[in-house]
Amino acid sequence: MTPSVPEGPGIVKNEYSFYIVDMPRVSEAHLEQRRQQILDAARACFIRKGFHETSMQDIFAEAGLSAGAVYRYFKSKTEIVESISSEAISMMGGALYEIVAEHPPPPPEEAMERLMAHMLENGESYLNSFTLAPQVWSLAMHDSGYRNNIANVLRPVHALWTTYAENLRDAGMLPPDSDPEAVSRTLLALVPGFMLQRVILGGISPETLRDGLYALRHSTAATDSSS
Amino acid sequence: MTPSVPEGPGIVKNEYSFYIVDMPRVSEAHLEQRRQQILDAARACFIRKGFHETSMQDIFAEAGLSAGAVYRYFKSKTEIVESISSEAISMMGGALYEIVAEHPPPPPEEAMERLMAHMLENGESYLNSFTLAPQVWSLAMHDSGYRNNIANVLRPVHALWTTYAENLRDAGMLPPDSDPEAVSRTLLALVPGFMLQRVILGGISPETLRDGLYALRHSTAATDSSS
Amino acid sequence: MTPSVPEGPGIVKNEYSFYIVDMPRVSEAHLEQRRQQILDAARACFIRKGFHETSMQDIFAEAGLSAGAVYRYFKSKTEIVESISSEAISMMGGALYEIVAEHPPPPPEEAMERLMAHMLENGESYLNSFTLAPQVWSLAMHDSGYRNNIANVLRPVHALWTTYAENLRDAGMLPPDSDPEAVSRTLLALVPGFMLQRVILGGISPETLRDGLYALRHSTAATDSSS
Amino acid sequence: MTPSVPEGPGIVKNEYSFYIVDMPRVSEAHLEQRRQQILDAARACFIRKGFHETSMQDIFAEAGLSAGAVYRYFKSKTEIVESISSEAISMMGGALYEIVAEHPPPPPEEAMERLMAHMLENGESYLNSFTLAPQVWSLAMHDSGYRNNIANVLRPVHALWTTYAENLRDAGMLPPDSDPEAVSRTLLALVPGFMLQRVILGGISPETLRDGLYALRHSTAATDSSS
DNA sequence: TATGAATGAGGTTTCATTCAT
DNA sequence: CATGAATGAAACCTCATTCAT
Repeated sequence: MTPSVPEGPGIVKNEYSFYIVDMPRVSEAHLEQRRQQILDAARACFIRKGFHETSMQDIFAEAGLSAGAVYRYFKSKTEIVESISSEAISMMGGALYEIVAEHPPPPPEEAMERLMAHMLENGESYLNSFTLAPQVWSLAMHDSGYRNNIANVLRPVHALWTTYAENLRDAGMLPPDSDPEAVSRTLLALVPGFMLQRVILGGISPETLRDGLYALRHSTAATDSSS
Repeated sequence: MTPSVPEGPGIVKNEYSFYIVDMPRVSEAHLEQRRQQILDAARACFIRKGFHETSMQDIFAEAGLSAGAVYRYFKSKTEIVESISSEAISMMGGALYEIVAEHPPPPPEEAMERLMAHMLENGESYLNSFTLAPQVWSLAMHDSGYRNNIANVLRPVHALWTTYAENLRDAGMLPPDSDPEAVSRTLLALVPGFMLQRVILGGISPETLRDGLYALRHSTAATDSSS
Repeated sequence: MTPSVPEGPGIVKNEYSFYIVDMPRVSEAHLEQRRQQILDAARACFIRKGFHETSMQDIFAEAGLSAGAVYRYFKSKTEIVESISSEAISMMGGALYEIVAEHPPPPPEEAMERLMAHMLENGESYLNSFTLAPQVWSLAMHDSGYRNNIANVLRPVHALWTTYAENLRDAGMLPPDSDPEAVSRTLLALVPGFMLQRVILGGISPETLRDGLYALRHSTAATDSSS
Repeated sequence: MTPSVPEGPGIVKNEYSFYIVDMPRVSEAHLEQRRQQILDAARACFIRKGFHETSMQDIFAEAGLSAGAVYRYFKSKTEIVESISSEAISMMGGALYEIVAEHPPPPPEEAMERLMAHMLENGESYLNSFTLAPQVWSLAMHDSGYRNNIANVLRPVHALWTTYAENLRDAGMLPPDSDPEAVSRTLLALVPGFMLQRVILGGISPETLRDGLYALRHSTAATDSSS
C-alpha cells in the first residue's frame, strides 16, 4: 500500500506520515544572504551616521526587517558593530601581500602609492572604510576587546611591511645597517594619516604620498641625524 | 515679622530664604575657574570612559557639582565635548613652530622625533590626547562641524610643515624640483599612525620614527619611481 | 515532468514537494503521546525556571520540537501552563480517598503522615509539585479562572476530609458536638504549610506533622476555649 | 558692607555670594514620602495584577510619576518587588510575640484564632498580604535570594512558636514527652493553608481554625498512633 | 503535518536636560 | 548663583505567536 514516491535529497520517511519533505525550510544560502542583508544595512547606517548615532531601529528600517528578524542573526548591537568593524579593519592585507612579494621590491613610494590606491578603490566606493576606521579606532580606545581585535589584524600587516623592509635592505635599497622594524613601523604609520587627511582636509591622493616619499628618499646625505 | 535687614543694591529678597546677597557678582576669574573645573572633570571622564560612555551624571560627580551648575557654564554635553575636542586637537602647534623656525632646518627624522617626543610629554602624561584624538576623529566623520573644527586646526599645522619642507628644499636638503606640499602631507600623515600604533600595537617610540625616516632617506637612488 | 505517482485517497499533491502521503492520519495514540511529550518538556522547564521565566523557546528546545509543532497541540502558552497546573493540583486525591475510606478511620496524625508521605513520593521525585504548587497559587491570586480551577479540585478534597472528620466523630474519636467542617478545614490547611516549610525552611517531614498533631491531640482538657 | 543677615541652620556663607541657603532642596521627609508613594503605587498594582503582570509603566501611572523619578528611588523593578515582598512577609511577628509571652499560655486554638484575626486586620484591609504572600512564595521557588529572605523572616517566627510550645508543655498542657519542635512546625504550617483557603475556597475564618483545633485537642485518647 | 523565520508590540532602563526651590 | 528632583523620549532587546514553505 506504500505508494512509490520518488526518494531523493530532502524527501525523508518518518513514522507519522510516510513521507515528509525535510528540505531545510530556507536554504543555507538564504540564511547567509539575510546576514549579509543585515550587515549591509548596518554598514550603510554606520557610514551615514556613525555607530553610536545609529539605533537598532535605523538598522531594522534600512534592512527592511523586523527587530526579531535581526536579533535572530545577531544577538546584540555590539555583535553587529563588531562584525562591521572586523570587516573594515581586515580589508587591507591582499594588495599589500602582492606588493611585498615582488622581486625586486618596488621602491617605498611606489609600494605606498599602490596600496593607497587599492584602499581607495575598495574603500571609498564599496566599504567606505575611511569613514568606519576612525570609529573603530575610537572604540578601541576604551574596549580592550576591540583593541586586541585590531592588534591581531594589524600584526600580520606589520609583519608584511617588515618583510618588505628586509627585502628592500637585502636588495641594497636601504642602508645595510638600517632597522627593518623601524622602516616597517614608519610606513605603517602613514596609512591612518592618509585616511584622515583624505576625509578631513582633502587634497591628498596616493600620488601625494608617492611624491612626498620620493622627495624624502632623495634628500641629500648632508643632513643626517641617526642614532 | 520680617527681620529688619538693610535692603540695598545687591541685596535681594526671595521667597525661600529671606535674604540672599546677590552682590559681588562672582569675579570673571572665578567663572573661568569653574569652567576649567568642569572641563577637567569632563576630560578625566572622557579619557577614562570615552565620550559616549560618559554620562552627564559622571561629569557632575567628577566635578563635584550639580547638574544645574554645570549647565550654567555649558549649555549641552555637546558643547563640553567640543571644548575638550578643540583643546585636544590644538595641542600640537607650539613645538612644531619652534622646530620649523630653526635655521638650518633639522633633518626630517629629527624634526619628527622631537615632535613626537613633545606630544608624548604633553599628551600621555597630562592630556592623554592619544586616547582623545581618535574619538575626535570619529566624531568628525559624521559631523561637519567637528570636521571643520579639526580642519581649521590642522591647516596651520599643515602650513608649518609646508614651510618646513620649503626650508628643507631651499637649504638644498631636498631635490630642487620636489613638491613641498607633498612632503608636508607625508610628514603630517605620520602623526596619527604613530599615535595609534602607540596605543594599539605598542612598541613604537619617537626613535622608531626617527630611525625609519633616516633609513628611508638613505636608500640608494638606484630604485626610483617618481612621476 | 511530474513523475507518475499514483494518486489516491490520502495522497495529495502540494506546491512545495510534489507528493506527500497524507494517509495514516497519525493515530489518536500518537497525538496523545505528542501532547505528553510537550507537557513533559514544559513541566521540566517550569520546575527548573518557573512559569514566567520559561519562554516558549525553552519549551521547544526541551521538547525537541518546532514552534509550529507545539502550537498545533496547544494554542497558547497559557494553555500549557493550565494543563501543568491542573495536573499539579489534582495529584492528591487518590491517597486521601483510601485513607478516608478506612474503618475505623486512622487517627488524624496517622492520616496526615500517610498523606504527606504519599505527596512526597509522587511529588518530589516525580512531579515536583512542591515547586509547582506555589506558582499555581500565585496565578490563582489574579486569575479567577485558575482560582476556580483550584477551587474545583479542592472541593472534593475538602469533602473527603469532611467525611473523614465525620467518621472520626461517629467513631467517638472526636467530641460529639464537634464540627466536622472545622476539623476538615484545619487538616486541609496543614498541607500548604507543610509544602512551603519543606522547600523554604527545610527540617520538616511527615513524622514532624504526625508528632505535632499527636501532641496537640493529647493536651490536657484543663485548658479549653471553645465557642 | 556685609549686611546683618540672620544665620541659622541651613544658612551658610560661601565664597561667591556671601550667603546662600543650603537647606536641603527637599527635606529628608519628602524623599521618604516619595519612596512610600512609589511603594504604595507598586503594592496597589501588585495586589491588583500581580508582580509579573504589572509593568513599570503601570507603576509610573499609579504613582503619578515619571520613569526617571521612580528610578531615582529604586534602581530596578526587582528592587521594588523585593521591598514589597519583604514588607509583606515581615508583617506577622508582633501579634505572635504578644500571644507567646502570656502566662499561662493561651490554648492553641485561642492562640491561632487571635493570630489569624490579627493577620486579617492588618492584611486584608491594609496590606492584602493574603494576595501578595503566594506571589512571594512563588518567587522563592526559583530564586534563592527570596528563599533566604523568607527563611530569615520565618525562623524567628518559628522560634516564637517553639517557645510557645515549650511553655504549653511546661504548663502541663501538652504531654511531658511531646516535642515542642513538632508542635511548633505543625502550628506554623496552618498559616499558609488558612490564607489560601481564605482566598481560593472562602468559607474559612479564624473561628474555623479555633473550632477545628479545639475538636482535635479533645479527641479521645482511644485512638493513638505516636512513634 | 512540521518547520522555523519572521513579526512587532511591549518590556525595562538610561540619560540629557529643565526648573522650582 | 546653586541645587537636584523630575521629566520623558528613546534606547536595546525579548518573546508569544503566525504562516509561507
